[in-house]
Amino acid sequence: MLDLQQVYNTLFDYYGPQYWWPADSNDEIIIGAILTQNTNWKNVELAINNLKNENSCSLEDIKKISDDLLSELIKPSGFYNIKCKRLKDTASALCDLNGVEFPDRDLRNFILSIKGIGPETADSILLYAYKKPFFVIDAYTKRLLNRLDNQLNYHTYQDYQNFIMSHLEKDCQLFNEFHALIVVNAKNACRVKPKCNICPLVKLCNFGCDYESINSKS
DNA sequence: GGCCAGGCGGCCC
DNA sequence: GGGCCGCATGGC
Repeated sequence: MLDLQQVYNTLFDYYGPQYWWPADSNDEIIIGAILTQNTNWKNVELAINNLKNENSCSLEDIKKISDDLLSELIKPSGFYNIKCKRLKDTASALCDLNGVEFPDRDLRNFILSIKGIGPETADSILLYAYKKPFFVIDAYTKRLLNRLDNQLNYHTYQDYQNFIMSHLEKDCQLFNEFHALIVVNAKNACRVKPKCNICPLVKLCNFGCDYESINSKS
């Protein structure tokens, strides 16, 4: 039986705290969450630096600047026309909230109702900017879970999220750190082409590649 | 020079 | 509900 708390403890002991999300403000987290959709984080950094150089890295700034300038500044992150619209729509919707408090579920549904904000982007915003305990499911998380337990047969985003959230304390700091550690480990070891010989989770994982045989070859 | 990245919505069936 | 497509740049 997969013990998620043990998985977390192992990752934390190995990599240490990750201090996520990498950003200077909550608005920058929200902007980064949209810009990183299907995009390498390095490219997002180039776009965010452009916004900062124009003093335009807040939601109020995003509302004010022209579509043409915004598209130009975020160009390095790719999909810049569609992301320009998504940033504008999101800035407008979230600024309108103006500090009004909702139950967490209602806030999530509101954010999800913004066109261009799907479940992963919404949960990234909720967890890292609004400090609400929703676990972020991304491609890395799905890959890790499927490898850790090859009996899992989950398909939808909600399948994965329900599984994780029903097996852990609903704690923002835990969700924050765990997701960050999953990403770091996915880039380091649990890649598309896995490097199980350097993975701290290898003894907890029933992925098809055999740890002993990999070790003996290296 | 090809492949891919921390998704999403619009289609189609 | 699932599968495919367009959206685009820069790093490797």
